[in-house]
Amino acid sequence: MLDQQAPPLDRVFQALADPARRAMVERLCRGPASVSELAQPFDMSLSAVVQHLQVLESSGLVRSQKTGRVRTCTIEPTVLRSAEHWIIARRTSWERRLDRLGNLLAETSDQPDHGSTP
Amino acid sequence: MLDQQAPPLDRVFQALADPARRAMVERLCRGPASVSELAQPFDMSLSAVVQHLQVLESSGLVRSQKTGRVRTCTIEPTVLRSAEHWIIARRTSWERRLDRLGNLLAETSDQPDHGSTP
DNA sequence: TTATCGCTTAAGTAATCACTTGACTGTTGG
DNA sequence: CCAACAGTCAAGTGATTACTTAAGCGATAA
Repeated sequence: MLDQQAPPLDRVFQALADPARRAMVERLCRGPASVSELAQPFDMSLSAVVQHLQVLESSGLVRSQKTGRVRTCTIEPTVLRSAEHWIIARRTSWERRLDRLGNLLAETSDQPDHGSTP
Repeated sequence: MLDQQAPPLDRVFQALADPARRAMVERLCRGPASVSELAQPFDMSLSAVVQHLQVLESSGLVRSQKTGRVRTCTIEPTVLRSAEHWIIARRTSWERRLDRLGNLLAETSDQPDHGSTP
């Protein structure tokens, strides 16, 4: 499967890269579900679904517990949030840069000669 | 490489699943860079870096143009934002559910009998 | 009790991934 | 001009991915 030692973000983004797994996450965001409930929308074997579920669990995005013969799955929103945070950090980094460029442009057009006056 | 026909989100999350590619995105959020500037922090062949760059480009996260012998790369923030939006949509879905549960709990403990009043 | 349900495990396969090396093509400073 | 530079292309390799089928196993409803 997926390297258990890999940094969390690797595993989270890898998990989200598959449409079936994203669909399962979407489903679980609306509430817990059993394995076969999760499998129901898909045109693949139960085994394949369970393997996707293992990827989701190993990324931490999903947790599950077995009661009787039924395994119930739930999302772990904090992990989804860690991915969100990484993206937001990139966006702010990029926006800061835009601001700097904007300021620089405004400065040089308002006062074409500013810092070097003796 | 990566399936060009795959839905954008697949390719975006797949691209972000690799630490080297995330590092390149981080670098590019602070400003444009040439291929060899991007390669400099890494202990891998230039060829490997270019291949990572191709994954990033095919996801739409990065654009590049060649001037003379230098290829200059920039991020495409809108694509990063599409990933952010997907995650935020999940979070709000999950939070709405929490709210419903909270309301239900408060309702049933405040007024054990509410909706059936004529 | 037993047949069915709800998974679980194992093994196999074709495709994709993340690299590598090496040979090559334009570009440009001296 | 021409050597070093910046990047490109092709092919090969071993690991991982996304499945499949098939067999098994512990609950549980009739």
